[in-house]
Amino acid sequence: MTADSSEREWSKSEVRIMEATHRALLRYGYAQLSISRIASELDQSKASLYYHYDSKEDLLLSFLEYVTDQLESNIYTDNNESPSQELERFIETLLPLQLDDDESQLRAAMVELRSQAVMDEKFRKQFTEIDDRIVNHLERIISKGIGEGEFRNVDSTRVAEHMFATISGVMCNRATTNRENALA
Amino acid sequence: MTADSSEREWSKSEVRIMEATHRALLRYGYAQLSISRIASELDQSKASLYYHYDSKEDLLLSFLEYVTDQLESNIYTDNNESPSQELERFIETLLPLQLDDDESQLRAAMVELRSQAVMDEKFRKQFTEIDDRIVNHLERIISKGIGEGEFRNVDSTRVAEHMFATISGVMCNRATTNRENALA
DNA sequence: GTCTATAAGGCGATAGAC
DNA sequence: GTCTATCGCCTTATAGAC
Repeated sequence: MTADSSEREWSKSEVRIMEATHRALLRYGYAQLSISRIASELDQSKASLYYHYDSKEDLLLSFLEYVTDQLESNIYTDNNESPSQELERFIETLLPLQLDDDESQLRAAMVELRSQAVMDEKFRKQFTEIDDRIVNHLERIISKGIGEGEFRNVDSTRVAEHMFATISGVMCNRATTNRENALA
Repeated sequence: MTADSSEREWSKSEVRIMEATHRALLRYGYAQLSISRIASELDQSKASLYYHYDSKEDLLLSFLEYVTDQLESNIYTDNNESPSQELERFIETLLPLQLDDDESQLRAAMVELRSQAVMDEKFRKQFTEIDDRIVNHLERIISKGIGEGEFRNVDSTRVAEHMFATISGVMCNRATTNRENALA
């Protein structure tokens, strides 16, 4: 199922490093994330990280792939739901209503990570891919809903694009302001 | 006009520093923005910056105020437009269709700056205020449009909040992906 | 594969002269 | 108000032993 595209193998030591990166990110945030801190979460030396990865950027790009893979595997567990249920569940995955502490911290960290995409072309490429997949998935659900007569006959591409922009905005605002939002 | 709240005095040397910060931000992006680089855009020494500001954070918070003030003065030049014209112009201000190079770079830099709000409470407070003002302005336009019978009778708060989320999302996506968006 | 030790450099910030 | 010089810290990354 879902052998969509970039699913890749994660060796045991890679996973350990990715999880250490995850913990360090939650603990210190992106701006304070350093190789030293990742290494100390891993209980190993900095040098050993450079055995596995060429550079910090390299490690972080891997981490981005890792998180993307986890998102994908959370998303594509199709049951036999109706399109509107599927849509609702998908949005709930992206924007959990109840903010489990670690989960909301991870979303926040992803917003920080995303800001790297402004100046770093490799990051931007990765985020472009992530976003494309999300929009495509939205569009698929909407088209299905239209086909089954559950949704009005709208331009599914435009609606998916619009929904995604709104979702991104809420994610960003949750992470960077003290304001509160409703959904729908 | 618009003596709304935080408009404050900007001395000549403050303005010079803010403009140097602006240039440094466009040139290097937030992650690579340092006191040294701002100083060299200013053609002065680092130490002189510390005469004017206590710390880097202090300087950047001032810069954020500076940019906010500029946004406000761009926004509140009311003509006698209809609400829908006003709305359109306001959105065009936030999300210029044609991406003047420096302008779009500044938007991008603001996205980077915003990501600081994830971990820094002072930044978050500042962005919360900015966003509140934008939403309030949107709401005012919508309410006026409803009063004049130009818009449908909707919940102006909710609609303003929704529109703002969408706008934020587009800003963020423009800055961090290579994807393209339409508007409406 | 992991370690210790260290190189090389940028950073924020300060001291003290002018 | 601006300068030069410098402190102390932390960073990414590497060398070389085990």
